[in-house]
Amino acid sequence: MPAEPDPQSPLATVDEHTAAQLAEFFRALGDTSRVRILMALLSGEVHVGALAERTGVSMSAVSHHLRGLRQLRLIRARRDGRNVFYSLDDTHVATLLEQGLDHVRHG
Amino acid sequence: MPAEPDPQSPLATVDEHTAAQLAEFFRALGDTSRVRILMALLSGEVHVGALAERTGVSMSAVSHHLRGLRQLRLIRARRDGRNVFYSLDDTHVATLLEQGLDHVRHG
DNA sequence: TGAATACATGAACACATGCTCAAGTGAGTG
DNA sequence: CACTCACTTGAGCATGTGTTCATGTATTCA
Repeated sequence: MPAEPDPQSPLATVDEHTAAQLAEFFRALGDTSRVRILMALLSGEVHVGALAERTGVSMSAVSHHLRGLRQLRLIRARRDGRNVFYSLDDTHVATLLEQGLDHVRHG
Repeated sequence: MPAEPDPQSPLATVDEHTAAQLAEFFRALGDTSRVRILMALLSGEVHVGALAERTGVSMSAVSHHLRGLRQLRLIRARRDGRNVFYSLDDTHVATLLEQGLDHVRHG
């Protein structure tokens, strides 16, 4: 096994930018409140007030989290009257959450 | 102010403990240095010095990270003389990393 | 128009996190 | 044995993160 950096293998070595992006992505899932929010969105569109109720997180905090998740394009917003409905905007998120669940349950 | 959680749908709602565990798990992947370390381990056993070299992270910092990952049982250590070789100890990690990569590349 | 509802946002604070530096431990070497 | 190597660990520090509180912005309705 070579001690030097290895520009060979397709996955084993990633450039710094990719690693940073990956970390940013996982970090978005690395908070209890956000996990609960995303889980709630697994079932479909939910508006902010309902998210706050279901997750037990204050609406303000929920809103802050939604902003971050929106900026990473993990979720998308749709306004309907006074309500704003959020939904998952990333096919990978559901899969990853379920795999994560699978892990923590029977790891 | 928050309300109570609501035990209903099978996957959409998770209890607080599970959500916390899930978040903890993803948080472990939510750091650039740890991503690089885990990526390096995808190819098999690597000792600490080599990890430090390949990731560009100081050996002390690497060691600190390895400790955390070990406590979460994501990796496992094996001593051989003065070297300590680390390897992935979780079948899900590789899959999740690759899915994450898939996401950040063509998300 | 004015009031009420539903969110968004900025500031501020407490706490968590990652790094470095220095010291400690355990295994090989002379 | 002393000495070095390969890590590990604890302290300290700077930065990041999540929350609350107060305020701002849209939208609906009387």
